[in-house]
Amino acid sequence: MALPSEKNYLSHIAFDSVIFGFSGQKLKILIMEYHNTGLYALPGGFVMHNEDLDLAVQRGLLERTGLDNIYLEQFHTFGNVERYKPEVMRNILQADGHAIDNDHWMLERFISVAYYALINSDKVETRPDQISDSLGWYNVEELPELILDHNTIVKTALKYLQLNLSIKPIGKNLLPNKFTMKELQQVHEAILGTPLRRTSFQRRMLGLDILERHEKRFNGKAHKAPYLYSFVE
Amino acid sequence: MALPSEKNYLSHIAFDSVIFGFSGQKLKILIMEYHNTGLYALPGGFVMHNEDLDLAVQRGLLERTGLDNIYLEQFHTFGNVERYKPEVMRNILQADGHAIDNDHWMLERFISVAYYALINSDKVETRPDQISDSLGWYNVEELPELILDHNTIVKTALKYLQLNLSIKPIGKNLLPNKFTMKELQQVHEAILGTPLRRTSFQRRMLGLDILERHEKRFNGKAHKAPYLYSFVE
DNA sequence: ACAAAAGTGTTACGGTTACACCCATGC
DNA sequence: GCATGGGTGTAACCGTAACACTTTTGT
Repeated sequence: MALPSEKNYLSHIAFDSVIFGFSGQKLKILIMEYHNTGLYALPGGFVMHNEDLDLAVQRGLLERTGLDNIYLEQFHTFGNVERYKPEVMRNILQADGHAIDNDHWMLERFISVAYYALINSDKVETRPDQISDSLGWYNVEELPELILDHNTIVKTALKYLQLNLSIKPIGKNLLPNKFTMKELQQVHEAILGTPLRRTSFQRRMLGLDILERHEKRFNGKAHKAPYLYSFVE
Repeated sequence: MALPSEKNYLSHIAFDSVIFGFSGQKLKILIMEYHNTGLYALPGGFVMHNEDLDLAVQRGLLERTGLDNIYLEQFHTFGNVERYKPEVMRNILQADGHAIDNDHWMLERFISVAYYALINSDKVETRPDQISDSLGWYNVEELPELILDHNTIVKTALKYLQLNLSIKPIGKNLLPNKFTMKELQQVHEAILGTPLRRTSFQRRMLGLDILERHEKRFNGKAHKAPYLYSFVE
């Protein structure tokens, strides 16, 4: 398969996406594994000459998850020199069967703009790209070692996600349209990493006036059926 | 004077700095004017091949303000295609007497990482660089029209500054070492754009336990002399 | 003494917490 | 009816707001 060509992309600029999903009461991240290398990385990509940065990231997500119209937030740009390790990229490309020159553009230094995405992981069919062979969900607390500074990028993403939790309807993008208060609480707990008090949480959420109550959800359990809620537009 | 050479800098990557200062009870920003063009812009620059992004911005500030060890915060990276207007850069360079080829690297598309800086404007001696002739302080609310998306960058910087006001000791970097409570309040008011209640503000600040009280400041006015405060380390 | 601005004591208010209690559901 | 978990009423608590009052300074 052909490598991305320098003619199509801006040199020295990359993006990386920390794609958050929520399932089984855990916060998860999509991680890529490169062919025959045992190397793990965040899904990323490059920006085309005539493409908005934000749209490049959207395109990358579409290619990887099949999802369009995803909630995306840019949070930091990583530009330290020490993140420049051309031998890592060389290994990845060679393990995939590409012969590359020493002055190949993908071996140059990149500054990477990092975004986090929030998706409802039920809807996703992950698709590895040309140079990766697997793409899978990992618990945020149990990530493998990632290449370059990608573990730092994840930590930073989580920090910004926590910051934004109080000012943006984060749960909206990680949950199905209708959800119970308990599910919303579990999302918040997974993001913050601390337990929250059930009754206070419920009242705080309802007090925001951004939730709408629907029918109850009868789930066959021997207890009161919880209401379903959705975010109002 | 020689233009920056492509050999020294990463292509397609720039930075812009929104340099905030405080004087005369107003929040101000350092704005550059290019030679013979009437064009105003944020001070910015390029990243050298072997230079951390953060350090490149520090270097830029040192060159422009003579100040070292400045408080800097990266807040957003601007990468829309519409910000690519090669004719603007061409005008600037030509007005400065440079003949440039159509494929000159400074005429290519740039993605710009934006930082804001907080400085105590008393200490600054501004120094125009090679291609600008003036560098001056402008009130945040009375900015001239800036090139490209620089007015948007300023608005965004202000938004992030407001956000950070409640979680970081912003005043520390905009004021001299010792200052009165009123001065600190004026900084907050200038950033937020709203008046604050004197007594509540004072108690809120003191309650943070990050202020130390020193001797009074006798200023010859016919009223009680205010205490001076400083931020504790 | 007076005006002006700084500092403080007291009470009120609003949002969150803590805890109790009630309600609905399937066994 | 009982165990289990969801929903709500009430009082306590805490930080800030509001307002009045005192203190300090130079004229």
